[in-house]
Amino acid sequence: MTAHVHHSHHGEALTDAARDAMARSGEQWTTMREAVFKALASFERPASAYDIADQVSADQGRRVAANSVYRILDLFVGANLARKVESANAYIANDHPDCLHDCIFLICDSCGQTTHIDDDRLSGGVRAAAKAAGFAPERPVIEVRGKCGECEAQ
Amino acid sequence: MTAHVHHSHHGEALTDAARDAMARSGEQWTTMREAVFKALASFERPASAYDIADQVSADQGRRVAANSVYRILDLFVGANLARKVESANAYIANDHPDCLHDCIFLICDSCGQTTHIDDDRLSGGVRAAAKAAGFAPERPVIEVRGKCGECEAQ
DNA sequence: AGGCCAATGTTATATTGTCACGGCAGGATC
DNA sequence: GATCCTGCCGTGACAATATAACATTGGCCT
Repeated sequence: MTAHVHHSHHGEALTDAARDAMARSGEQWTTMREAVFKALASFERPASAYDIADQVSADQGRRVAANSVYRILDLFVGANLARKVESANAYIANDHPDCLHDCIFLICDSCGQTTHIDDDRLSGGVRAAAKAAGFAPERPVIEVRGKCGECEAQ
Repeated sequence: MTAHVHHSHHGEALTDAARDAMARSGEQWTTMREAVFKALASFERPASAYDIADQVSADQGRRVAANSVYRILDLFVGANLARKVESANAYIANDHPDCLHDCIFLICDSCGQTTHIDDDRLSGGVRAAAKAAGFAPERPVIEVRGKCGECEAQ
């Protein structure tokens, strides 16, 4: 970890931070967006758009289609409220939407639990290596598949 | 780049190296597998299983289904002949199947051109950071989306 | 009211990925 | 040679992920 101080939010505070971040991006905070965000945040692990659609559908007692969820997830990713976990084709809420990082995700292949670490020295190194190869980095994707501590212990 | 000497192969030599690597993995080298490998290697950029199926179908004048291609691609990935580019849902031939690396892929969002670099110091750092977080890393996924030199120049 | 615009709903379709089963060829065994 | 494995591949069905096109709603402005 860097010495950087993170502001990780949970529960209501996280929703508030998300609404603020959307406002800063000039996007509206609608009831649908709030529902999608809360559903996303309610998963402990990366959730697919369809998982979220099912959750929101259940919460609201009506059918919400996946493509509505995709639209909103795209906004969230753009506003740094959510990240896509590429190796899982799934999304995860960003619990500190206030600061911009190249996140490093640790995804357990046994239980799906996903945590993330922010190490700007490492991600900076990846960006620098790309630049050194004549490439203009825009979005590093750094994910590690493996076993979380709990699963490894067993 | 590390000081490590790579053996990158091309054309026939690459196919030979692939066959050898499969043999070392205890897997057979069939005409179908050769066809899939050659199709995969013929693409300059990551190819989906369906791209490859189409290519092989065209080459052989008969329909080859994608699921057959998936089976073979899985074997290739297991034998280090090919890699999956997670952020593109596509595969790319490994031009030095002889040595094991955590590859770093540079994928151009404009033209799709994909190159890779091997930097064991960087990938080792990612593995070390995961371990430090109590996680047992098995397969780091390090990819950088951005613009290649040519596209950036324009 | 009427018009406009963003958000969402609806339907359809494309793309990617998995599963189950059966046939077939080659080698081992009798 | 006949039989039995075993690995490879073909095939069809289906599940999961993702996008596109168009309709509808509801707020807001004039």
